[in-house]
Amino acid sequence: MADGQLRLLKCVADETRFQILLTLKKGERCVCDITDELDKEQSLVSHHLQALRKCGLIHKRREGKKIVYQLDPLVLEFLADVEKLSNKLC
Amino acid sequence: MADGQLRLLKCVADETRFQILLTLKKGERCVCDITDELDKEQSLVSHHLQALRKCGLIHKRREGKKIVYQLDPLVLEFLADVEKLSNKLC
DNA sequence: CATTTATATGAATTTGTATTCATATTTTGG
DNA sequence: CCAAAATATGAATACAAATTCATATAAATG
Repeated sequence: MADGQLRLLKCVADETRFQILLTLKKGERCVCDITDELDKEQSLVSHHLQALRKCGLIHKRREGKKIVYQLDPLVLEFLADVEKLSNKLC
Repeated sequence: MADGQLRLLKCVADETRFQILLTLKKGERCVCDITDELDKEQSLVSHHLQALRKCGLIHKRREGKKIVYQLDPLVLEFLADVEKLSNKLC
């Protein structure tokens, strides 16, 4: 029951994955663009993209030889919720 | 900037700490009550309570020989947000 | 005031997960 | 078709954080 909630939180609460989400918040991106923006290894980004996708937080589609990832719209609200709480606390 | 947000997420995204929050959602509790409800070691619960407090998610006060913890009201909304997202996804 | 009860703390260990590295897969463009 | 570009995958390693254990602290009660 609260199990899915924890899985979700664990997925978001990683620095690299959180950064990916913030990047995708600005608009859809292919893997290499994300890799460049975050200055991380390609395989690392790829691993995290899979994790985010498994949780349903992002979606992918092929575009030519690239694969483009985009945020699930619901995540936008959630990121706003997190920001709001973070600002209000302390 | 997004640093506080990550700290917050990491704090919530632990099974034991998340369970503590869910317990406190039902009402304020002393350490031993939480320990009993979750069936965890006292020192473990104590460690996690400190972590939650450091993030401002819970507050404590002494009551006789016991110490009572309670949820910060802002956390209630946030837990609802998490539940909402979790339900909507997939 | 000593003892007991309740909680906190620190260090040691364990465990889970992120990162890296090497390589596989897939598609496109020549 | 072949080679190159883009992404994915699996296993090995490195790291961070959770748990445990032993003990300290603090307050209340007889």
